Amino acid sequence: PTSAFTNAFTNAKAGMEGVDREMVKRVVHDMSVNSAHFATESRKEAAVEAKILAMKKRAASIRPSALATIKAAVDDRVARMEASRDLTKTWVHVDMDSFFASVHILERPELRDVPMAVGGMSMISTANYAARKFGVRSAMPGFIAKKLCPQLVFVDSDFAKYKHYASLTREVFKEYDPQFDAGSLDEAYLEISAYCAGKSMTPADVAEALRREVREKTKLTCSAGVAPTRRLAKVCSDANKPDGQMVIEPTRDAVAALLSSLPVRKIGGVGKVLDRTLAAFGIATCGDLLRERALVVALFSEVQSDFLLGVAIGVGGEARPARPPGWAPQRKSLSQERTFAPTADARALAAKIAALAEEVAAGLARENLLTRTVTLKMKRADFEVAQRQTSLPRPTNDAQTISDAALRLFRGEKNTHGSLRLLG
Amino acid sequence: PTSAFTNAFTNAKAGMEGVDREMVKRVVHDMSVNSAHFATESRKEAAVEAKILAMKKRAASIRPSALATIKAAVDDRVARMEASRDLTKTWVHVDMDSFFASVHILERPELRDVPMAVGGMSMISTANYAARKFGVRSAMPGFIAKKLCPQLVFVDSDFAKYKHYASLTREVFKEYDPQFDAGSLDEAYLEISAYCAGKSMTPADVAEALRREVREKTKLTCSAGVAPTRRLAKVCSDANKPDGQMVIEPTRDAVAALLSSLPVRKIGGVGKVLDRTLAAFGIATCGDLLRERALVVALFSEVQSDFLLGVAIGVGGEARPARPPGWAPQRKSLSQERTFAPTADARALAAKIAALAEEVAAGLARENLLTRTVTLKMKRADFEVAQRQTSLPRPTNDAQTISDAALRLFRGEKNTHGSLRLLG
DNA sequence: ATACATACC
DNA sequence: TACTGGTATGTAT
DNA sequence: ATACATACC
DNA sequence: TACTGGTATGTAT
Repeated sequence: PTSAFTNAFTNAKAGMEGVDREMVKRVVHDMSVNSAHFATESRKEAAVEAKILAMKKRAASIRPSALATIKAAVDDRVARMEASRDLTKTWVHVDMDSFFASVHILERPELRDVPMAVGGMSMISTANYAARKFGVRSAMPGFIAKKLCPQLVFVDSDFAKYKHYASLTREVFKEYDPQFDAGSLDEAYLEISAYCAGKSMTPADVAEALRREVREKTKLTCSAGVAPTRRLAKVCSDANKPDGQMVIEPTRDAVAALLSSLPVRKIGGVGKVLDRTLAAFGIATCGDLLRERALVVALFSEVQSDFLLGVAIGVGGEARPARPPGWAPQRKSLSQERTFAPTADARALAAKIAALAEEVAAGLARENLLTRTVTLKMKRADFEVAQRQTSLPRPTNDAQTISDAALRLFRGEKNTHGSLRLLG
Repeated sequence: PTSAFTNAFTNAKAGMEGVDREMVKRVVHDMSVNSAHFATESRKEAAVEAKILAMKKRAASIRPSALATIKAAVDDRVARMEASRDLTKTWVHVDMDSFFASVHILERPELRDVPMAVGGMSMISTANYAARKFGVRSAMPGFIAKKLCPQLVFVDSDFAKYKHYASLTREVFKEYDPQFDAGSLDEAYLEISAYCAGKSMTPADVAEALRREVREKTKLTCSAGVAPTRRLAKVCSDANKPDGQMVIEPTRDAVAALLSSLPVRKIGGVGKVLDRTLAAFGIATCGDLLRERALVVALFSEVQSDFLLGVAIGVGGEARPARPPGWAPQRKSLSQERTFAPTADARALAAKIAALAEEVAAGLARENLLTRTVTLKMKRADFEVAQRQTSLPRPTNDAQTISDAALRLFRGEKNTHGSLRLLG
């Protein structure tokens, strides 16, 4: 179970080409192996392995005849999906290159060529390309990054700045697709078929123009992927990073050719666990996924197998999500959490809960929202996470009410929790 | 809220053509109006009306622009459903004519021409056509039926007999489709496209032949519906009852023509409540449903609107449910319930629970099954139903274990239940 | 998982 | 006098 | 509804 | 010394 964990930071990634992956793996392992965090991760991995083992058992018990029946049904479904495949939309996924780091470099150009990371000793959110040469990358704890690269410079994150530059990029995106969809600060999906037709330009040229304009307006580079679906566009934007782009022609064959050897892990939504689960059944690429489609449908839930089938044939995410005009993104939750030095002092913990409740209440008030459910998240010193949730009799944004509810949940737990390192 | 209830037994139904519906309505109402049952039904109807009112409010708050967006998405979906529409399957729904009653008539021909019903003073399951002339019909309490038709003869049901005749019909069905699907004792779905091709016969001729053969082998008549989907076949089998059949040609236009004026209530799965709900939005026919498709998608859950959209365009239920060879129907629950003279005697009720648990355990043993959840159903003297459910630590078919679990649930309720009239 | 409603025969 | 019994499925929490 | 895991940036 | 914080979504019960 430990190999997956120590492998976490050695996966191929833009800017990591010359890295001595074995060395990185060893450093990460040595810096982690005696920590509580490592122990918890190992336990979680054991749980995943157990789940996979159960699936293997189930797979072994499926009669070949049953699998054949499923295969026929799946093939039918695939045929129908293919028949209604829509290749007329042109999606672009734009992804800023090491966004947070690049923003800081813009104002402090001397940071370009020294290894630099945004974040601190606990956690890094982005690293510049100079740092990546040492194996430093996002979501790596800073103290490990520092071990890999002693001269690494840390820069504090500055979200106000990132938002400013994000808004500049969005000004550009708007020209190409007024309804563009910004997932986060540093990326967006645009549907440019109308734009291409209006300007008589190829999608590749539009992507070039868009990236040029982003660079002019922000002095930042970005990468782009062009494809008939969002999912594939996202895969493509990652393919030629940084400052590059990739286009898949909108034909069934071009899509199939790309997918045949594409690692499933490259697909948005396929994370560490799903990747490992599929790997246990010999499925590493989307081509494997297509070949093993009957097994996939037999083993996974309908939601998952629908998703995986769509991945396998490159269908899904063609249509722009239907939204009434004037629609604004509807937030579904709002939270605050904080990590601190582990403590079992109930008074201190209660004070933290009250403070977090204040922040949440302020957030709700700011957005003119009310909540009916309050969730308390606790992470123990050993990284064990527990959540407790309760429904309020009526919607509120009152800090006192929220705090009281959370404290009630907290007291209900008193017995079990040793010391806590996080509350949310 | 009372009109729907008193209308329950006056809907158009085979054999009810000459009936004085106003008279029937009055009798049913007069016989019911002072009962606890009527009170509960009225309360339930009020709840439905409230739900409808809430939906109306929601409907009123939908902006026309939002509705237009939904409509565009729905039209897209409908187009895709139409594009992948499968008209190559030929489904037959065979439905025995007043099955239980006809079986008794077979052995006692004198019952043919006197009004007769299977069941008793509490409840009737089927009536012969002589009885239907008086407004007597299935699911009507016997004492009301007797009021409508004082000379009505009651016959006790005899499931062994029904099963015997059902097996004879199934011998016939098997010839036309070895994989036929028997929903209940008196009906089945057959997919006869292969049979038609093999014999170079039209579907109508095959249906005639099948009905002739059923009549020869059982001396019972049945009706049949032929259509490209199960859903439509079922509608058709009801259209020319008794001893008749109806065929929809497998073309988009023929289906659309049938649907345009077909009451939604004729569709399997659309019951009293959904019918009334749709009626509240001016939707009475499948044609209405198609016209109001955007509203339907806006108001109903995804499961419901998927179903209703399929109903509206006549798509759904083309494919034979995919089952591995050797598949046997998997039962999902097994239950016993009994109605008795209302009592609050805890001892007597506990004894009934133990007895029911014995029956259930025997049933589980007979089918080699184990259960992990035990549900106790209680109906109070005022017809109020409550269910309590619990999970067992491990699967069992032991009567004592099941009984203990049910009694635990029963005791947990002791406070509230007045006297009970049913346990299950 | 639990509670209850809807639907069909 | 008197409104079932059995199973599956949907919805809400 | 409740509890928890997965995924993404 | 040191493995985040915020949101959405899926799964199981």
